[in-house]
Amino acid sequence: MSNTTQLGKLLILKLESVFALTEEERRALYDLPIQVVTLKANQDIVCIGDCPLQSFVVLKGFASSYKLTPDGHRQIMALHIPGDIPDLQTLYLKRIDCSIASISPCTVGFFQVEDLRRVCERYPRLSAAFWRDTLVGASILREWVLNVGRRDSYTRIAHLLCEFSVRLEAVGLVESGTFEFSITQANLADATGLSAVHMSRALKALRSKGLIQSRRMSLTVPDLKRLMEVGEFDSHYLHLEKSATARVSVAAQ
Amino acid sequence: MSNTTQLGKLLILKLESVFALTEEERRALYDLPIQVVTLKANQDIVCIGDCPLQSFVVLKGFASSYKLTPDGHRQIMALHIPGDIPDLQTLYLKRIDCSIASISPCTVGFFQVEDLRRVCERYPRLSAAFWRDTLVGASILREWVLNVGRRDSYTRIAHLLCEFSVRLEAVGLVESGTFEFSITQANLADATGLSAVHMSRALKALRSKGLIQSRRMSLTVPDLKRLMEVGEFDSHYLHLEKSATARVSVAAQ
DNA sequence: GCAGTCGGATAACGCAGGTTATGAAGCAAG
DNA sequence: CTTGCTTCATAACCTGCGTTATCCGACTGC
Repeated sequence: MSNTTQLGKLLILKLESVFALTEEERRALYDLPIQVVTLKANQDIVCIGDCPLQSFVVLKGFASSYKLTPDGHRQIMALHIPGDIPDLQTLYLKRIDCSIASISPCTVGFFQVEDLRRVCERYPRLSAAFWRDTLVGASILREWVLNVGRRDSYTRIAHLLCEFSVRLEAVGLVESGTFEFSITQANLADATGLSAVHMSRALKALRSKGLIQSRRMSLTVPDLKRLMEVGEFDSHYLHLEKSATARVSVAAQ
Repeated sequence: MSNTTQLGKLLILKLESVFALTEEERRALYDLPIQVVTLKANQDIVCIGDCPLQSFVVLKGFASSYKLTPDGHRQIMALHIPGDIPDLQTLYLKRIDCSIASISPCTVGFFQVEDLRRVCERYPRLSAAFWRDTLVGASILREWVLNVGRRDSYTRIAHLLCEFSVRLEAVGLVESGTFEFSITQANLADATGLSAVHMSRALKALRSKGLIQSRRMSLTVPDLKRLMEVGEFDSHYLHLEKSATARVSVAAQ
């Protein structure tokens, strides 16, 4: 599989889960020239304040958007999985307002923002699809505010794991409850606004209740429904369509 | 001033702070039929799970997006000020993922989502402007996650007040450090993920250090720069343009 | 006028989760 | 095999903030 079609496949998989693309639109995405780069864990991809001319899509592994407080505390405000374009905002905002880093070994595909902008101008339905994507991103952020602001640590972590699991499932990266989970407890702590020590404590509690099983680089959720109850998780905010089957109508959306 | 031009004025003020609109584009916004409604404080405007055909713009007063946990705790994830369209997402997401309520007496203007969708299809630059707006909203949400996740109460509240002040200033609602502030401490607590009691304590501390002065329904920040230092506030994430003067270039954005 | 309601202040007490420290297991590089 | 680094686990201790409760003043409606 060529690099180009790798990009195309992921993006199209995601966009078509909402509505069907025409052959021409699909072509336009496939033809976006991209440059594939492999990264180790915990490497910055873009930094807060940058005004990049490139943007990127996650192809493999995980990335995070984060900010630091002056005293060095870190908060992760989004986890990015394969198929995500973490800095889509670059399309209309010059300056990046948070840093983005790999949090596991991962490969990303860079493309010129200008190229994507051209595609969006040419194909309004693609533009709409990407816009929809940023709206879903905002919805996820709202849920994160609730998660960090009002749920206790146990519930909070369960919720995060549910979200992660459901989003991975949507792009076909979960096999009978098990998925790659090469994310350190320190990163999970930064994603939930907790300390690493307490993350360790809480994960132990989740483990001992049989809600999760963690092996080396993978995590399995034996009973997602139960974890969802613990995590007060309701997937509506992810705005996933009922079926993964491509749908025809766009206007109805 | 007619209701229609009220809507137009606010929206155009906001959009033109980023780039100049053509006469035709301005017309299209002015001509959006709207229905003006006056609300008391703490009234729901849309509820989580709704699939509204209408959307609205805040004309006067303040609104909030919020969610509840099963045990009744409330988290506000966004404060909306005049000129904001809190549920712009309705344009591309069928189902609303959070409730939106007035948090002060306020007046809002309802319009048909279908009408706005048509305007966006017809005028791609307006579409881009609104898209940009949702991106800024997402950026504000990211900062909220940081605020709630990693800052202590004192800093956190100072940051919130800075954001509020700067955003109000951008739409001309601040007069020499003073602005309308008809928001209860309970609502502020819900916005910061704190308890109302602690909000009271922390506001007292801010008052006693001379960082804020609260009168009846208004708040004044005598030295915004100092409050910004306390709140670790850096306005970049608001993506306000340097000058309020309309700019010509859109492509460059 | 009075009653009822709401917002705010403050005090007393408790606990969830932060901090610091230490040790062990896994892994990479030499 | 050894050194060094990273991740994770766990214990001891501490504190920022939540909870509950009470009181007061302002406003609204009658």
